[in-house]
Amino acid sequence: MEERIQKAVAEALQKMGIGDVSFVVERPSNKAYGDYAVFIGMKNAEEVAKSIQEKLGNSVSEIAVAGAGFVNITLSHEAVSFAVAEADAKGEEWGKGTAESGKRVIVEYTDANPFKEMHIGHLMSNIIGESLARLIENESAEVIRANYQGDVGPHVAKALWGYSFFGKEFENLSGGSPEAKLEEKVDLLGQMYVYGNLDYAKHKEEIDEINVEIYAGKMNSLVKHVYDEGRKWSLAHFEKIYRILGTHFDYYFFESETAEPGLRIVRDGLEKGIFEESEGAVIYRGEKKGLHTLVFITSAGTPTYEAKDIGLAFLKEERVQSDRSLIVTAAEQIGHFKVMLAALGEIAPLIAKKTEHVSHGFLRLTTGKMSSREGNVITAEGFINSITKRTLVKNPDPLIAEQVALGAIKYMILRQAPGSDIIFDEEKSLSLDGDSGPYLQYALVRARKILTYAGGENGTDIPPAPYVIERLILHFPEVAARAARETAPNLLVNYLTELAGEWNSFYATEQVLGSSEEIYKQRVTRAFANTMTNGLALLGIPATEKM
RNA sequence: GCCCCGAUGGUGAAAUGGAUAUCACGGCUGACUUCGGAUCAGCUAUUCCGGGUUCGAAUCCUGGUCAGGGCACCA
Repeated sequence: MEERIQKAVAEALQKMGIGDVSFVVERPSNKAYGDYAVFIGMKNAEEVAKSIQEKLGNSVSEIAVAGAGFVNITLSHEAVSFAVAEADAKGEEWGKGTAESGKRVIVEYTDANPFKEMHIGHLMSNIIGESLARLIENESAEVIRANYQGDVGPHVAKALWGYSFFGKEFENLSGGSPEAKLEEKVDLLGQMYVYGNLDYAKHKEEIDEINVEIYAGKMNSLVKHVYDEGRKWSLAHFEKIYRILGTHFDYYFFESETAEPGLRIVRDGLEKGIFEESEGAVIYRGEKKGLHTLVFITSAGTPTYEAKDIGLAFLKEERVQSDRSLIVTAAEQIGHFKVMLAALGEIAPLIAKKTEHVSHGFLRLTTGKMSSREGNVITAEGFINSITKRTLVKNPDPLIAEQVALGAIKYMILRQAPGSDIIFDEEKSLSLDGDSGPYLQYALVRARKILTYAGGENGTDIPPAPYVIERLILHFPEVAARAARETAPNLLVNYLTELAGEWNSFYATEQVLGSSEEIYKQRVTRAFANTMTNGLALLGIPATEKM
């Protein structure tokens, strides 16, 4: 529909000889203004309105010029019903777009580090990244999900050092079946890390030496055994959390494999004059691009995060030929990405050009900053569990309680623009009614319940005017497309909240079953259920059967 | 110090240079407990400050204030 209006307006302007005037077809700020509005300016509004009227014929019931030059369009009952029937008939296909058709898009997100806990920061990256992946997929792109994990570095060396104290416990757990004691295993790794951290001041040299050995891949057999085993435990535990979250990955990249190409490419760039040597380190002078200087290779010859990211970009290119590459990380890395992409732009302009950094804010706690050393880290798993405990009050079934908890968490994170921080109050925690995930899930449960009873052939009347909910349903494909285009799942969240609210109003005032308009209302109910089901799927929020 | 980002009712957020700034939470009133009350209806209160551009600014420019982040060998 939006497209048809777009075309009609463009044609009208063309005819008037002012085809280069830009305009936007939008959903008006106030429902009273109609279903669509175009701002065209006072001078031309009348003529454009007439032209749209002619073009769209009986699809519109009312077209009016208002305000400072708006053309307000109200769709006819037939046009609304046509869209609702489409929403009903298309089922899972309702809302699919073609904006990214034929493109291959790689989305990197989550990026948790083995040997450390996955915390709520990773949870944010995962939830936002997964939703973006789904939104872009919905626009007919082929989406490749990638996860980049830090399996080398000081944090690993410290955890391995902890073996000197926890060796016995480690070996006891090492023997059993891989799944059985997963929690105990990662818990032990956490303790080993804390121990290594405490011991670092005293045994700095030994621990640093382990770090270098890990980088070089020259660990002695005992260290290698602990490393391999611990890495396996961590990754298995991550997989378990991914299953709970409803996410998965097509490719895993590790820092242990990006270090070598990163070093090679940066050294190569050094010869070409892209990088410089300074105090024994290899640096990139960001100042030439209005940025700041960063070290890519340390004076000890190890690659920094930046060099590894360069290596990663090439590694991605080698495995997946993409048209577009998104990287979802916390906002604190914005500066690093700008410099890295500037450097990459000189080495491989095409790769840099298609790469886009999507940053998200922090989940900030009212109680202060999270720090793994201070032990007040909220782990992803612990967070999900604590919310699940609350949803268990109303849902004795633990599976449903978990789905509702995930709905609440994902909603909280996705409802705001990806860039901004979320302030999380541990006391008040998160809302389970009103503006919340469960509110959406509950609205859908109620609609589906009606449909399980439905079957009556009576009630063939048609209401005099379409219901408000119908006028909302028809906008779904446009909202999904815009959320994908602007990498902004919050736009879809807002829409679905409005939709659920409108459904609940409809539910409160209109009886579906046994009414004289039963058939008509059942179709509205199915159209709503499809819209909500598909919308929740794009957010990665589970649609609960009961609650 | 330099760079980046932000500031919208008591709280959390929307708003593509356009209409009377939208939604939810909270608080206060009320409804109904019929197809499931994690519901519905109503009331409540808002664009950080100063200057500018524009027919028109929450939005753009500029100068402040405040908050967050980054700024060479961590990731």
